[in-house]
Amino acid sequence: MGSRWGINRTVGQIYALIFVSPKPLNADDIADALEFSRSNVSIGLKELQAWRLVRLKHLAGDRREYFEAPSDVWEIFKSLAEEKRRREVEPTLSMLRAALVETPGNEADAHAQKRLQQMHELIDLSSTWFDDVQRLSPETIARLMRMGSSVTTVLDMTDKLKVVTGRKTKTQLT
Amino acid sequence: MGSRWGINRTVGQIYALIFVSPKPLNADDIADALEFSRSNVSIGLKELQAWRLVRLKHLAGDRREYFEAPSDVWEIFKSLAEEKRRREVEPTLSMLRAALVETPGNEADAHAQKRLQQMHELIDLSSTWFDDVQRLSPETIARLMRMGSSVTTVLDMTDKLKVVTGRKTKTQLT
DNA sequence: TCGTATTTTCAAAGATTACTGAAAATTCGG
DNA sequence: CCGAATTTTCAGTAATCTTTGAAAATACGA
Repeated sequence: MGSRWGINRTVGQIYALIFVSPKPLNADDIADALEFSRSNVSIGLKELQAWRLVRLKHLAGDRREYFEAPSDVWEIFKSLAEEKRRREVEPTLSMLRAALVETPGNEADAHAQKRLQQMHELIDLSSTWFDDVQRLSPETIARLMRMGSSVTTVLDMTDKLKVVTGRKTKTQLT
Repeated sequence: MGSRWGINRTVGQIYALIFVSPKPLNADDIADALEFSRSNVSIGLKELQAWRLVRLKHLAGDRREYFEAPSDVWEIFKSLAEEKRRREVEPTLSMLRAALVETPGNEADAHAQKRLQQMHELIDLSSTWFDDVQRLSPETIARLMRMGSSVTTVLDMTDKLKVVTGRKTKTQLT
């Protein structure tokens, strides 16, 4: 299923198992359930920890390490997005910026730079936006999402209000 | 760079070349520039067409097929998102739904279903939202994005307005 | 319709990535 | 500090994914 979120099949399976499990699991439980080698599970768990998709939990009277997934699905989504941003989006933006400071040698280069510039703007804007939204409470996000495109109604409304009150809002920066 | 958007390295390189090129390119141009075999380019172009990331353009007096990328970066973003949804998100949702109609055989199954249910809700909500937003004009989207988290101010405002006017808005469904 | 220019297909080779078992390293109670 | 329990590492193998060249298919002007 989610093998396209940057984690591979095996890691995905391990995560899914932890995600649906009612209680924390240790590495042997997982190797046993999925019939993977112990070492494979070890690597997978390390990766999931790097993505902050599972939490380590020590159980009293047991030396083994148990893992569980955060119970809030929004949190999962955020972790994924945040890591993806750190690992892929930021490096991409850096590369684009590096390309943009070069002096174009010819017509074609100049055109290429313009295109890269547009791409940079789009990615930068989206990721900044996401960063902002991520800080909202899950309920607020859910509410905004359920509004869907009707947020525009609200936008129109602010436009009208601005005219009436003369108040400056961030919206006017547009 | 973008090898994590579901397209592989080669295809990405081909796309990048078309993207920055000031004029449409044919398959030989590309094979030549990137030093890929002609057949590799052919496969790559087919894939890019399936993703609707490049457009076929016939040039007068030349039988060969020329390709170009849409000039609007938003359009590119939309195509990617749309295809990704069709190929990955929808199948995932179907699988989740299939799992949700099963009758849980035991305690653990029941718990697993609850988790899958949460996951389904999240994915469904996000993709419906995206679908909605996608229909807005690029300018409106850009405007919303630049507002970032300050949309909440606007949300609060509607809350107050509702009280005053007694009008029912979609927001109240929350 | 023929012949040539162009594109597509496909089996095999090549490259990359994932998985395993064995051995090494770590951890922690006693 | 010792030793058993547990985790990690790693070299070799297996599986998967990419790329290629040659041949087949297609498109099109004459």
